[in-house]
This record gives sequence, C-alpha cells and structure tokens, in this order.
Amino acid sequence: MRKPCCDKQDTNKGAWSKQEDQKLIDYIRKHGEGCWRTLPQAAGLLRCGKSCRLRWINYLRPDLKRGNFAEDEEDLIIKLHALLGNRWSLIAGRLPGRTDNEVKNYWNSHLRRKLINMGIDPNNHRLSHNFPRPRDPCTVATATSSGLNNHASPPVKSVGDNDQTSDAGSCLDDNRRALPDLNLDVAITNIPQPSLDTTEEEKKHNESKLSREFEPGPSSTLLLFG
DNA sequence: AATTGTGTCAACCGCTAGACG
DNA sequence: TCGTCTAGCGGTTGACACAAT
Repeated sequence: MRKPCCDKQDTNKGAWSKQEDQKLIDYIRKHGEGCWRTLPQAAGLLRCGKSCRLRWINYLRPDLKRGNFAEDEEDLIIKLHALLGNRWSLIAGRLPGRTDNEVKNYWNSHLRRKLINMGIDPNNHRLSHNFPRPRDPCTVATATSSGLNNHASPPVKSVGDNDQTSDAGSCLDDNRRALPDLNLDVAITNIPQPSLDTTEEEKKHNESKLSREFEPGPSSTLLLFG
C-alpha cells in the first residue's frame, strides 16, 4: 500500500497566507528548489509538498510575469494549442514567465470563448456549425488576438454554414479559412505540417520534434512563428 | 439594497512517467 | 524485472469579485 504524499490531517489547505508564502520563499532562496516532499517540514510549513511546489511554481517564482496576456502571447497560445492540444506545460514553456496553470486558465476563460464566438471549435480549431459563426469571412480572418480584440462579431448563423465544415479532406484547409494568419506552415519552422485532425500520436510527435528543435526560451517563439 | 448569475483564478485531486533500489 | 517513490501534468473544484436583475 502506497503512502499518501503527506499526512493530510496535519496539513493546511486552501489559500496561502503571507507568512506561509514568506516561509516558502525564504526556504527556497536558501536551499533551492527540489525535494518537495521534505521541504514543508524543513521550511516549517504545514502544507504538503505538492501544495508547496504548486504555490512556488504558479505564484511565487521570481521570474513570473503576472498580469494580462499580450496579443502575441494570445496568438502563440492559440497556435500552439492547435498544434499540441491541451499540453499546457509545453505551451507554457514557450511563453516565458507564464505557467501551465495560468495558460490553462486563460485558455478556458478567455481564448476558448473567443474562438467559440468566432464559430471555431476550440477543441480542434475548425470552423464548426455547432458554434456560432460570424457572417463575414473577413471577420473570421481576425481570429487571432490582433483581430479578436473584443470585436468578435455577434454570433450569426448564416445559410450554408454546414458546407464550410468538411469532415473529409484537409482540415488544415478549414483552418486556413478560419485562421488565415495562423501560420502553421512548416516552411518556417521545419515542424511537421499540423493537421487539425491531429491525433494524439501526431501531437506527441510534434511535441517531441518541438522539444528537439527548440529549447524553451524567448527566442524559440520567434523561431517558431517568425 | 438584496439576490442571483457569471467569470476568473488559485488550489486541489488523481493519475502517470521516470528514477531508483 | 519489479515495486516504490517522487515530480510533474491536466482536469476539476471552490472561493471570490463583479455584473445584472
């Protein structure tokens, strides 16, 4: 029988107090990250190691960039999500100062809704007749943040919508119609041409290729999407 | 002013991969 | 090779803030 990660009876849960934050910061400054299991006791915290790790990574780390996402960050998230799916840690790795949790939350609360309002299925980045869709294709063309800036057209269902969503054939073609400035071409990056039908296997392939070709860091985003 | 609905985000939970003995 | 342990990941929850009624 496996031991729980911590003795839950003796641990605090819920929001962190400033004192707890300070203890964690002080401890990590002195001893560095790592060995999360023993850290709470050593730091004098009544928290489980997991909780400490999460608090540090998502909130206390000094290199975190707090605040609103920039347009280019939004663009990048959308593009990487199309490529990798819900691999938040990988996506966050391409956004310096952002955490997987932050990216995930931002996707779920902002970007997902924006895509839906554009008539784009956020799960596969295809135009979808199940979602409201703007009438004017030019409006759709602004699906990335530069065009998403709260100017998403009101949901309008137009005649013949169903024709636009083809299950057969290239879904990338659909994607280009939906997100023309979403440049997923491998020409720039040597990344395999992503298909929006991307299977888990293909996503993993893309992911490993990304990992091999681009070490995480600010420059990689430039390399990726020019 | 009170109540209800909705959105956001920090934190938790359960699972898995990989390291190690 | 197998079992155990830990770090890390993604999904989900719950508290809080704010808007709408």
